[in-house]
Amino acid sequence: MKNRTKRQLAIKQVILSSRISSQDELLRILKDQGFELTQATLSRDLKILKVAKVSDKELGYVYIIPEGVNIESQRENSRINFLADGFRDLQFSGNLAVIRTLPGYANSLAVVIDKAEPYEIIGTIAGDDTILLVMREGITHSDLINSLILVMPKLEDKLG
Amino acid sequence: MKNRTKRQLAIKQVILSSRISSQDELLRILKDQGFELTQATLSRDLKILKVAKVSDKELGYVYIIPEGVNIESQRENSRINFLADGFRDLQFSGNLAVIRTLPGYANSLAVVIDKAEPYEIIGTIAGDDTILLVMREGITHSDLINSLILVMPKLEDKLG
DNA sequence: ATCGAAAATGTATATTTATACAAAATGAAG
DNA sequence: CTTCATTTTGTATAAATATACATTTTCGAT
Repeated sequence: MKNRTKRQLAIKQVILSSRISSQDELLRILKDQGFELTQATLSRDLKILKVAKVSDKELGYVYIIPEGVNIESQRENSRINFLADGFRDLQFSGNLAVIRTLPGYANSLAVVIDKAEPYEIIGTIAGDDTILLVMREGITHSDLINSLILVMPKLEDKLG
Repeated sequence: MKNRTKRQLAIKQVILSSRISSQDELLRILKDQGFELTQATLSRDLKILKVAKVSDKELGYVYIIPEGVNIESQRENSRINFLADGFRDLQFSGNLAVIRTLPGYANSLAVVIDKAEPYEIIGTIAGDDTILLVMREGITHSDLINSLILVMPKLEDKLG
């Protein structure tokens, strides 16, 4: 949902930009940003986002989003970054979104999107340089953009 | 101390080679290897080694070492394991073997097989979700299966 | 061999996180 | 508007992990 996707994006941004050492601390920050949630919901969000807790000399522990294992493999991670380079544009028509890519990129990029199984997308069809995304009803264009950025943060440069 | 150093080395090796999802599980493995320690000591060791706990689709959570020595080997191992997930089936026709994969996996999986240069295979051709393997003359189907398992142990689940 | 300091570890429990179950919210269909 | 299914979230607590405090072990000095 809109709020959930937004919240998870915010969580990611806080963790990437601050040194957070407990869920309570992160919870307070999110509440300061206007989100309403409990520790249980935050715990689920951290699980979905594959946030890890690791020890730190100064703070005892910090939360990180590990590179290289964030999407199960280093190749996968660099592949996603590589694929983001092949992204050209995103256009909407009703509840359909069309991503155009450089030739040859569409299929692999579509696989990455599929694998993430974003709630916002109910179907994906890929050609050589075009991806058709079928959006779930009720999802706004912003919602979709946010979810694509969650799957592939490097797209934020092109979609933000 | 000597024992402590040995134990921490063993912990690292277990985490790099296995998918461990709780301190209790890791504790049992270490005890099986002859170490004597409690959960409290293990927790301290994990803190020192900067081991992180991150969510995982299959196991709920796994322990990883997000930075440090041998990171390339860890990445390589997880890459190969990831590709094994894309393996669908293996069929034979005479001295040809056809591996079918999930879409987009074939090329990468073929690269891994190529790189291993198994004696049993004289040629590899990859499409999007299909790999054609040309077997050397005199090689049985079992021989090929064994060599693929050597290249990618995780395939044993699917071929064994 | 003895002693004392430091390091390592165990015990017990505090703290933190994860989740079972229930409730609320949301959206589609009629 | 109502109903129903699904998703999301809260509550309560189970489970997991971290650590305060005490004990044991180790090591160096004498």
